[in-house]
Amino acid sequence: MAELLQGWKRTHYCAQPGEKEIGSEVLLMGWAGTWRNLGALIFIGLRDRSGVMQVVFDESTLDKGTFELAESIRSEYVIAVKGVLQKRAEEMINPNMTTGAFEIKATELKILSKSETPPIYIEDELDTQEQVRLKYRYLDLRRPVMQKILMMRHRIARVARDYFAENGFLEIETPMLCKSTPEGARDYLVPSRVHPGEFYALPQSPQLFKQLLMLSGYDRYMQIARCFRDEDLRADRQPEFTQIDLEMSFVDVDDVLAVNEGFIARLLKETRGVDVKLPLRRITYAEAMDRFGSDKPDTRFDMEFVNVSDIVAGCGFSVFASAVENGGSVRCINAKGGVDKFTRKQIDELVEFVKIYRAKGLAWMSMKPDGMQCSFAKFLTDEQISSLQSRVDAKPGDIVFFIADRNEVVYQSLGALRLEVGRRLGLMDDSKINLLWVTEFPLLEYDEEAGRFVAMHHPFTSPMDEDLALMDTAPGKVRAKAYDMVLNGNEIGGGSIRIHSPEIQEKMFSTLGFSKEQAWERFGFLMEAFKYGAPPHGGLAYGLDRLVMLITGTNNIRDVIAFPKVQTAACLMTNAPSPVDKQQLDELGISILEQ
RNA sequence: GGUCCGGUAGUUCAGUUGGUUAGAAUGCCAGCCUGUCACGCUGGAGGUCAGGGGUUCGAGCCCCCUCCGGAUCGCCA
Repeated sequence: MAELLQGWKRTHYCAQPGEKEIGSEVLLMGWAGTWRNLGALIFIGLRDRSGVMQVVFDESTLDKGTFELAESIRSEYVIAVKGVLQKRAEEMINPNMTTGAFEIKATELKILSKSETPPIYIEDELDTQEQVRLKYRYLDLRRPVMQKILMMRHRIARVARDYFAENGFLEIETPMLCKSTPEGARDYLVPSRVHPGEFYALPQSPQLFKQLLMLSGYDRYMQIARCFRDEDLRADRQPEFTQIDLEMSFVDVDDVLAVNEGFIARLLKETRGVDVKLPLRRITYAEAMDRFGSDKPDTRFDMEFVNVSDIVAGCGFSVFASAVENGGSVRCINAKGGVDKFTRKQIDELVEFVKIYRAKGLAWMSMKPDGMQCSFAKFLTDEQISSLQSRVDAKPGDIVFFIADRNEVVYQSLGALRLEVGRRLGLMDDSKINLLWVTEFPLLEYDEEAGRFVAMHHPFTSPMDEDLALMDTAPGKVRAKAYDMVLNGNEIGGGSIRIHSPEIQEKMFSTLGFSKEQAWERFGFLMEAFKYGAPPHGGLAYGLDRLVMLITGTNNIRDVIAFPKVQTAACLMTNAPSPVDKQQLDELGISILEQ
């Protein structure tokens, strides 16, 4: 029978009592982890979110009823123990336990709740299938390692609230039931009962509302905001995720970056004890792509791209020559001293690896001590080979990988290869923290499928002042006042200065191919609002989940979210999503097609 | 939507060429044990081999389909 508290009050968390409580009575409550019954002596590892304290039940000093009750304790029973904290004798100290020098000599016991044998072990080193962990998530979350992650998540959110509040930001909530705006990711839709056949959308971000708050004069806003995107999942992507979202008025790019550099420095100091040197390095999007093939370069190691298009233009190797001829390029990376790390078999693996990213192949030049081996040497002249070698600084012991293709494919595949080679050569030092800004993103990119330009960031992003004139002549060349914060090759935040001029906003919509009517239908409320005095403004949003992953060294986003979804966007614990009653559907005016 | 990997006691796994009653560890249950901390000792229970179909004298194993989970490309303004 589960017992009631009947006035018992907890005096400490399990891991709290120490030197100062020795000899005094404490009352602990928690879960029985390990239990060891030696006959006339029972040891229980009593656990709560603070840690574990050993409790001893001694038959010789306890009444029969209490001892028998202690004998019945099993894993995950919830118990309350009254007892005296004592220091363990020297030879009984457990050095592997934070509280290993102490224990509670129990005097009274209540079993508050029993437990069936749990389907997973409550311990950090767990190799149970994730399916099982997620089905019994409430048990999985009892594991100390999970509790540490969620407590760190709390700390990060708290630093954000503290820092931005201290800097004059107001925390303001924005709606979850929003208007659907089909630009960008798919919306999660919510049917309206009052308006049959009409739908709300869950927000992909609080973007428009935070801009309107600027217009309303709230000047500096922040929110820890839940966002929703109905797209396919990944190891670092969930259908609902959390942003630390902020927006500021009367600012330009430098102002937003400065406030956020202060934030990230404070965050890393308070969570990891790392001193971040400010200001952060800045690199333009064009430079990032050219040097690393990525808009979120991992700059913990070099191995930068080298463009050799001019050397191989018109050479005898048709793969190289035609790539250059068709407006693409030939670029390479030099894996310094890596020649022994890549056998022929491993090179073949890398060839397959780059094909994932649509590269058609991978050429290589291996600077072996006993002479060069090169997959394309016979097609090139000696002069061409030696200019390649000097351009990439190929020294004995190096191995150089080349990709020739359309620039887009070269960037993507060689960029991925750079990371893979860096990983294999052990160049990604997880103890390093390497932060930078990537700036001057393109405003627009051409969508072949749609046959028009689409916004790279979102349609409210401001063009750079000096590129405004290009809006009419060369929209693809316009750079935006958009920026991303990158940590060790991960985009942890991104934002922009927004358009606050109705004229530029209209131009933006027309460049995106919206008629005036279409623009008004979708964003009329915003355009209307902008007639009434909009301050220049801009902001940024951090991916909180990704920040927690990086700060805790977790590589699976599900581990930093208390109740996450699996790859099919289902919840294995609650079985959401699920069918609903016909009556519910009828009220909403919805009928389901037979599959 | 594509590609790849996985699913066998509660859990983690093994399971030979397709061949008798599917094993191990751990957990669980019972008994013994006063200093355990991966407690120990003795005994015991525990299986829809993910589901369905097929081939075969015979399927955990071979074939087909489905379901579930993971990684990844596309997608994710």
